[in-house]
Amino acid sequence: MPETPVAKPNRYRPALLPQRSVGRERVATLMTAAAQVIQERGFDAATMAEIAAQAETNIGSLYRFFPSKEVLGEALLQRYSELLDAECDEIDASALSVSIDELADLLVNFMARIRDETKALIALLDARSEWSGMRHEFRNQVLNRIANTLLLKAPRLERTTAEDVAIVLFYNMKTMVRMTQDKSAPASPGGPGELRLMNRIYLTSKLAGVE
Amino acid sequence: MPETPVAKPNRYRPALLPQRSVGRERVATLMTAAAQVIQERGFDAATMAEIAAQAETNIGSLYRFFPSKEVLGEALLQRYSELLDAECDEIDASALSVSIDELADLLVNFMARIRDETKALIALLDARSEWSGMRHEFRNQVLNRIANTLLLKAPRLERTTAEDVAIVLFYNMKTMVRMTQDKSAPASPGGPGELRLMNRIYLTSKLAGVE
Amino acid sequence: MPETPVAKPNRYRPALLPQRSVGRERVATLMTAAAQVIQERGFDAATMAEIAAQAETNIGSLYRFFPSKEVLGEALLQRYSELLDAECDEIDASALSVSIDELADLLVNFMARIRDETKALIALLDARSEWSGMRHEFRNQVLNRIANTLLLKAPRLERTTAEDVAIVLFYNMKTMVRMTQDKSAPASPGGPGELRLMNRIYLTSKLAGVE
Amino acid sequence: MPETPVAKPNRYRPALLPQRSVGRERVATLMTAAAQVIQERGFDAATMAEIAAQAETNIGSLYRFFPSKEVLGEALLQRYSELLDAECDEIDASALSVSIDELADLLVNFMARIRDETKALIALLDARSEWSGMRHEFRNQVLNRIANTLLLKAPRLERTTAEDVAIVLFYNMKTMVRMTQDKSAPASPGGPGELRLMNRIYLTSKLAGVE
DNA sequence: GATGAATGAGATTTCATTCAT
DNA sequence: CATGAATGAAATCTCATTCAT
Repeated sequence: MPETPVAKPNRYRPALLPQRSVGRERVATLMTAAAQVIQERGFDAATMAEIAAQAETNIGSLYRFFPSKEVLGEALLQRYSELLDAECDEIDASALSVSIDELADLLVNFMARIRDETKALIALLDARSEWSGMRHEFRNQVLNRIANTLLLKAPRLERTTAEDVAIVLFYNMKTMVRMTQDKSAPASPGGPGELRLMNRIYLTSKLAGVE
Repeated sequence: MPETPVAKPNRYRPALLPQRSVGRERVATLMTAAAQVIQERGFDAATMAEIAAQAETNIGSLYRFFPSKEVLGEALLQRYSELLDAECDEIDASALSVSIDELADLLVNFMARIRDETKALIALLDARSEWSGMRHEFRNQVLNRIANTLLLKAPRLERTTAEDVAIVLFYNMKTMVRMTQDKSAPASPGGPGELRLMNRIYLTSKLAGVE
Repeated sequence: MPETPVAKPNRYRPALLPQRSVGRERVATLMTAAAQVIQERGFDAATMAEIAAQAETNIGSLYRFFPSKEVLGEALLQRYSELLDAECDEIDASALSVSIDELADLLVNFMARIRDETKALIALLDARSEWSGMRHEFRNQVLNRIANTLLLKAPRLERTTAEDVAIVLFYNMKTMVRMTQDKSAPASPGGPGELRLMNRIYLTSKLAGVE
Repeated sequence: MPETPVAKPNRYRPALLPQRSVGRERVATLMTAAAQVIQERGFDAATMAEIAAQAETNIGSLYRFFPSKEVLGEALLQRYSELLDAECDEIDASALSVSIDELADLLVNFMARIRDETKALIALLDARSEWSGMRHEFRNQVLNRIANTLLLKAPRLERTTAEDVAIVLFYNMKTMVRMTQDKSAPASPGGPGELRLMNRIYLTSKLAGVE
């Protein structure tokens, strides 16, 4: 399929932040709709028209709030960023009081907990279009937070090691999402359980003794 | 990018087999070019025009041998299927004589060993376009072979367990490819090492004692 | 011309109904343009680009309202279907009060009366592309109406006979259109008159006495 | 569907008339194959490649004998012209000895008698591509012969009337072919019989009394 | 001379984006 | 400001014709 249509490049204009509550609702509706469509089709295949239709509005309105598809993608990523940040806060809060195995589970289910939209997030992260480095920022943010959580739990861990481990955990999170949410992905009933198991064993091997 | 290209799809026409040496060369060139472009852009974003250009020929020649993008994808998958099968044979041959850790490494480097084009394979497997059942076949074939290898090494393992483990290993393989070949993927110098480590620990935990 | 165009066909998308007056005008313009081009070139040879050009718009607008060439064809057929139905009503209304010869003339001029676009209709009916059953439906509808008209005029006619006669009359109608509207068709000044004559004689032979 | 591809215009070169019998056979095979394909698909939709395949040769050989599709079409028309001429000769031979009804039947079955390829002829005559006036020539030839036959049977008929009648008869012939050979054309069991009947009545009305 | 490959214009269709009402 | 229409580049795919072996 064609990489991407055409359309003139749009002048720079950030996502409109509506001041009135009607507007804020509208934006929320649009973003939810966008997440749903992107989830189903992937970012590139999702069309602005379908997103508007899903939000039961029209394309003109969509463009009023999000002056380009790219901006829409960034806005979504921004939202996920906040959600994930909150998640991280929660995990951090309990990091010391839970066992390593429990922490491992918390982490591997991390993304999967943001239900219904996680696949959209993955789709966003996997999108081919190279936007404004936002994806990198997002990833780095998550990686950083995971590394910090690890250091919280195991203060004697080296920072660089924590970062390496964080990367592996990050991929495990993505794998978990794919396994559980992508219908066409290879899966078996025992798959997620095994993944969780692997994740526990691995995390234990890294953290036990340096707590 | 638009999910669907355009233009009425081709009525059924089989892939034309080249009958002259120049044709065989062209087919080889085209497949290499396709792998390169798909590697860079992903299957959906790769355009037939760019593939032809990369092969330094024109689109007509591309379509002579591959009557549709789908057929081209399948041909590539077919090729990888054969390469992977050979890889599996080799692994199976040494499965009993190597340690579990070594086996784990063999497996996790499995795909990465098919040099230069593995990311194209991943891109193919991740493509959104839903062609025939070929992708599923391919995945099942690989999963099956991995499970068999595990059973070879650990005959007392339950078949269903072997299959669950195979899935996790399969995802680990894909992760390894992404980590090492995707420039935009999150990576750190220590990432692949950690992944390999996790894979070893996990496999050992599953196989030790049931060998 | 190639039987099949190219480009992946559209997933199901209904014909978009114009919601503004400017849209309705555009649709009307497009249909007229389509009829003109199809008239000149035939359905298969008519290109969407030329139709758009003829309507003095661009191809995107054409596709906004008619998501495929096939849908465009069906929309035209639908329109002719309605026009012909109205024609049939008129003929039926006068069937009893006119002579058989006059009825014969009414029938043979049937299509030709839908001025300016009849040849497009013929082209549509003759198109090689095999879309849905719409063409068959259309033909059956017309045949059925003609048969009914005959039975109205000659109630003692057998239904099956009426249907056979209707077919011959239908072909005569098409012949009349070709003769009078196709510049490249064989024609002579006296041709249409002779055709009308034959049609009268034939109809009289079938209806006289069973009225 | 696209009107017709592309391809550079070919320099003028008539159909190669092969001198050796091998060549003559080849040409015959090619023409038969062409007729079959054109019959099925119509002239424009018939591709040179499929014609070659049908003839179990390759496109290069096809072009050796017929330097363009147009030339191939003309060659076919030429062949039909000869066949029809022979048919006309036969009809003329018996014109005086048969009844008008019988003559009418001979004429209306005229084309249908050149079995298996008649539809190809019609397809040729209906082709959109405007070649070298050959189609006109062909039609005029047939029309002329029919008119002559009529004058043979009815010497007191006016020449212009004969020509007008010939046109109607010509269309009836085409209708007969369509009715009997086009699967998608409207037809009923009684259709051809009715057509034959109409043709008889009409011809009788024109010829009786001026024989 | 037979054969397969090369060429490339052009057809259909999609969809991001802009604009007018 | 909401809404639908307009725009047009680009993607997939076909096929007449020419060429090289």
